[in-house]
Amino acid sequence: MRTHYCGELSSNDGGKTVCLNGWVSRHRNLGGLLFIDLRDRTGLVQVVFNPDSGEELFKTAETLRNEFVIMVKGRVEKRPEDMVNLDLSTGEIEVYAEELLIFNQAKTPPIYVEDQAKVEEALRLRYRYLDLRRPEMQKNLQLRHRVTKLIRDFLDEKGFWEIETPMLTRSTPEGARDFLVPSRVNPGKFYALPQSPQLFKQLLMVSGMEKYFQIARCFRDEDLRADRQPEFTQIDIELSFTDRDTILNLMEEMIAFLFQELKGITLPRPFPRMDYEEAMERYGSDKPDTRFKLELVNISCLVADSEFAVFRNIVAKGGRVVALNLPGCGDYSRKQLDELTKIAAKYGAKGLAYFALTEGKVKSAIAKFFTQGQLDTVIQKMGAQEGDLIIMIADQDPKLAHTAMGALRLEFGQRLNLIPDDIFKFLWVVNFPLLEYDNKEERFVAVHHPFTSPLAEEVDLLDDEPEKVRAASYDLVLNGIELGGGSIRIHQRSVQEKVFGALGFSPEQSKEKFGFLLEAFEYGTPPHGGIAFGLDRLVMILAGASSLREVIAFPKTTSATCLLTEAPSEVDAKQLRDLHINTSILKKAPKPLHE
RNA sequence: GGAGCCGUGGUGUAGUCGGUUUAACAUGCCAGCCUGUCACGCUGGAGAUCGCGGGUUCGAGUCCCGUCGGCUCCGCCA
Repeated sequence: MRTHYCGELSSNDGGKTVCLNGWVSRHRNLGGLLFIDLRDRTGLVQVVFNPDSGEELFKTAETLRNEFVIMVKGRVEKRPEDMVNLDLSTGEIEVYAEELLIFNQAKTPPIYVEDQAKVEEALRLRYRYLDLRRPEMQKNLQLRHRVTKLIRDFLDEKGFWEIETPMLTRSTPEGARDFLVPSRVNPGKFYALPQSPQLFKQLLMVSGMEKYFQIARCFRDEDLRADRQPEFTQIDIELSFTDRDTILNLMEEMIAFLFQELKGITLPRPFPRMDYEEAMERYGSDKPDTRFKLELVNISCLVADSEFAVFRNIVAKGGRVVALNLPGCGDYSRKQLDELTKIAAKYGAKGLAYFALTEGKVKSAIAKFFTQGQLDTVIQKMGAQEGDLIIMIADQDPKLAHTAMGALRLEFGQRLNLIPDDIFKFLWVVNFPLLEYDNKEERFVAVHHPFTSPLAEEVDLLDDEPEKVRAASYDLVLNGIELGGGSIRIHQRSVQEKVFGALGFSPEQSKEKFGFLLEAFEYGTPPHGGIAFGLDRLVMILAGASSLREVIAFPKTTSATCLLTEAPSEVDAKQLRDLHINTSILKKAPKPLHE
C-alpha cells in the first residue's frame, strides 16, 4: 500500500517509485496530458498521466473527478525548472503515474473542499465530513491534538495523574441546567451528565491522589454562543497542599510552554494580576481585554453636586456615574448617539448622556445643568480633547453601569481600531466576590461555585456581611476571553456548612444534596485547590478562529442540534416505556433523515 | 424568553429600497477540442416554480402576516 504521504514528497525523493493514497483535489485534462492534484492530510502533490504510460491507465485517469479516492503508483521526478510551482510545497516535483486504482468514486460534493471556500455554515455542518477535509479544518484538529498531547506531557512531567471520573453522576443544585439521563433500572430516577468533574476531583484529593488532571468532557444545558457549546472540554486540574500562587505559577508555566511549542512565542511572566474590583472599575468586565486602553472612569464624585437630578440622585443613593472618552467621536450625529444608547440598553442601562467637545464648546442636552467648573473637571479627568465625545451611564446598580459601559468600550475598541490582533494579553483576575445576591431567587448564590474558599481573613464576615466576603478564586483571561478559572477549595466541614448556610441551604438540604462531601471532609481532607481551562476556547484562540465550531469536529448549532446526524431525535415508544418516561409533547410525525 | 441579520440553479452572490423582461453573474457539473497545466484554456449545453404556508394585487423573488432553519447578541451559562 502507501509508501509516502503527498505533502511530504520533495526533491529528495526524485527517482523514487512511490505509492500514494488520497483524494482527487483537482483535475486538469489537457487532452493528451492529464494532471491530478492528489490530496491527503499532509498536503497536495501533482500527479501526471501521460498516454505513453499505457492507454488503459490514461483512459481510467480521464474518468477521475474531484474527491474520488485513489491509489497512485508512480515515479517521483524533479520538474523542469520552468515548471516549478512555488505556491505548492511539493511544487518542485511531480509524480509520473504508472498505476492507478480507484478505491471509490464520489458524487459532486455540495461544498467545495478547499480553504477560503465560501459556504453557508449550515451546509458545512450538514456535510461535516466533507468540511473536515479542508486543509484548514484538518490543521485545526491537528492543533487540538497537539495541545492535549503537550498538556498531558507537561502535567505528567510535573507528577499529575490523569484520572477519569463518571459521566453518569448525580444532579446537584446550583450552576447550569443539567442534562439528565433516565435510569432504566431505577424507575423515576435520573443521572445528570457532569457540568464539570468538580466534586469528584475534590474527592480524589481526599483520597490522597495529590495531583490530578483530566481532559474532561462537560455538559451544560444552557443557550449557546459562538464561544459556548452544550458539550465542551475542560482541562481539569486539582492538587493538594498548595496555595494560590503555586497554582497560578504552575499554570502560567503550562500556558507559556504551549505558546512556546505551538507558536514559538515566549510569553512574558508572571502574568499580570488584577483584583475583580479593579477590573470592573477600569474595564467594566470581569474578563477585560487589556490589549487596548480606553478605560472607564468613575465620575460619580465629580457630578454628585451638579444640578442634573438624574446623576445627583443616583450618586446620593449609592449608584454610579461611569464615563468613557471616545477620541474623535465629537461629531457623532443624533442617529449615531441613539445607536450607542441602544447598545447600552441591551445591558440594562436606562440612558446614555454625552458631552461632545466640538467647535470649542461642550455640546450636550444636559450641559446646562453643569457649571463650567464641573464640566472642566470632568473633561480634565477624562483626558478629553477637542473633537472627542464623553459618554456617561448612570445607574443605581454600580455593576450594571460598569458592565454596560464595558460593552461600549469593547465596541469602540473595534470601531476605533484600537485592538491589535496577533498579540496575546494574559491577565489573572483574582479575589472575586464569594457570593452575589440573586434578586430572582431572593438569596445569595456562589459567584464561582459553592466549594470555593473564602479568603481566610474574611471568613468571619460570612455571618453579617456575606456580600463583602471575597473568594480565593482566580480566572485566567486572554484577550478578553475567559480561558479558565479556579479557586482554593474549602476543606473543612464547618466552613463548608457555613457557606451552604449563606447560600440559604438548610442543614437538611445541605446534607441531602452534598452529604457525601461533608462526610468526606471529616476523614482527613488536605487543603487543596485547582483550576479548569476551556480547551475549546484555548484551541480557538491558538487557531485564530472566531467560533468554537471551527475547532470542534462535530459541533452543535445555536439551537443545540447536530445537522449531520439530526440529533436530538424522537425515540421509539418502547425506549420510553423501558425508561418509565412519559412526555407531555404531542407526537409529531417523525421527519425522515435527510429529506 | 427577547432583539437583530440572513435564506434565490450543486455552491457563492446580484436582483428586494421603488410591484411586471426569458430571474443575472461567477464557480461547479455535463459534452466536445486541446501534450505542461497547476483557480488550465476555448466552444457548447443542462441546471432555480427565489426556505415553507397564507394574504394583498391585474401582477409578488420583491409588500404584509405566520412558520421553519442558520448566525450574532441580551437573558441564561456556579
